[in-house]
Amino acid sequence: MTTKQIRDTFGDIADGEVTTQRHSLAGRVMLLRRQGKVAFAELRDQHGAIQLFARSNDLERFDAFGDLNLGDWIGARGFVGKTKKGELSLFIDSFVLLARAQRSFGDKWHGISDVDTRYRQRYVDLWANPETRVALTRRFRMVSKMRRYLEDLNFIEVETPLLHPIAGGALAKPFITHHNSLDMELYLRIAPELYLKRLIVGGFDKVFEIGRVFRNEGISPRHNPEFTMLELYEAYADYQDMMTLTENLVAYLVFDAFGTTKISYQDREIDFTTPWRRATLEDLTSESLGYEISLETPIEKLKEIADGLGIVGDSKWGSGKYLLEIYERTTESSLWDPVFVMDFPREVSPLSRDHRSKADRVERFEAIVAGRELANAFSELNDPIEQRRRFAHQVELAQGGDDEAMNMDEDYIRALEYGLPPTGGLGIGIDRLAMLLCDASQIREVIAFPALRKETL
RNA sequence: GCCCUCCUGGCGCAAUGGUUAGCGCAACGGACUUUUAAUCCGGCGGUUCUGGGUUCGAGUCCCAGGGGGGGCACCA
Repeated sequence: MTTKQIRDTFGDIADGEVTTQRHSLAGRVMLLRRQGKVAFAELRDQHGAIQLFARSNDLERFDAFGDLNLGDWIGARGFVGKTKKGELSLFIDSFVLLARAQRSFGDKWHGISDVDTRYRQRYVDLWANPETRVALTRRFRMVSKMRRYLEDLNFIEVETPLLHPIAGGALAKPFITHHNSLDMELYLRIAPELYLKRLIVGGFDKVFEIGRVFRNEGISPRHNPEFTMLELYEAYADYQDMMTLTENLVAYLVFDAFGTTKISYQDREIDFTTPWRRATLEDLTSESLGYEISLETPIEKLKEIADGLGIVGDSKWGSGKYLLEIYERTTESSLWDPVFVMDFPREVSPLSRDHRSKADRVERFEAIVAGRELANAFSELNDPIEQRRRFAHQVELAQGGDDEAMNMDEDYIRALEYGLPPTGGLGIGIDRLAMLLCDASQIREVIAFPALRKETL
């Protein structure tokens, strides 16, 4: 049995009562109190902890029991009961040492607080600091629920390559590796996007992938070089459908974790109740600047505003890039409750479809929560000629020194030439979402083994 | 990449530039038949991250290096 099963089954027996039911448990000794001819221990397993009660009369190897180290793994057998003080316990008559703990698990009251130890030796942290287990458990449950939710909507979970001959699907610096027998450079994927859309071309209507992506960038409280993304694609859908899906999915996950859609994050309330606010990037930026700004604002004026904000521009930047930079600098971090920021400039969205009614914009949104991007989605560009044009522009940027610009992907264009149906696509940062659900200020709190510098032992 | 800051027994902490670097927990030895961070007694455990420097004297001040953390920039 587990400690939780014991608790659930025998939680309400009377104080001092010992049942005739013999059960066995396995776990780790986290606390040991010897008291002459009796001893108490706290046995912890994955689901909780329960007290072991040993008497020298009942337990043959009583002295050996008292000699256990904190951290030792044992199996114990005995009768379930409650002590006089009302503590549910296993009154043991036998135990077996399963594995010795030769190292200490830290201060039994203060746990481990050294952050370096916490992240480097997560196995210690998980025992010493129960909050760590709570956070990771919540994250793993969230991912599981997300899978089930999407499967219930008839999405199929798929797998696509992590090793890409061309790093595409996002604007980011890739990690480079090398395949020996093919003697070719390969890139750890920065996004699964282009492969997933190839599957749509191949006839899968609704696909998703939850997987790791790798970006060769700095490490920060909000960035780990490898992180987990959900990407999904739905044929015959557009970015409006993706908004509905996003808010419903996220609200569902929040409700599953908290029983409500209003949660506290870093001492501030976030209301995930649907529908979420929808507003254009231009309106939101105008709102926070206090005056009108748009893609039609003369570029000289945009440059002037950007200058005033300390944004260092580039001769290759058009109005769209300036507008995006101004938005990110002035607006994004101030958006708290969930909001769909809609209709991005085409210039900064090389894979998005042109807006059905607005010139120079695309049908793309980012969902912002607590000042951070949670999701990015668009109506997918399915015109191979336009896609080639957009890639060509990216290649120009790359040649101009932009190491995050995209490369020409001829096979992807070839796929589009076979016909990509109108498709809506969505990407959600799993780690970021987990941070919200775990009230974590640091991405490392929701990653079991976050990236660190190499340790010299 | 830039700025600020931290590093003391296994763990958590302490020590106006001044003897032999203290304390709690853990570990070790002992007492105790219903404890809840049990309690009590005993002994043990540290080249204060590394290397230089200032000083009569450095855990403490200065410089360099290593490893953390926070913030900025970039990104998700």
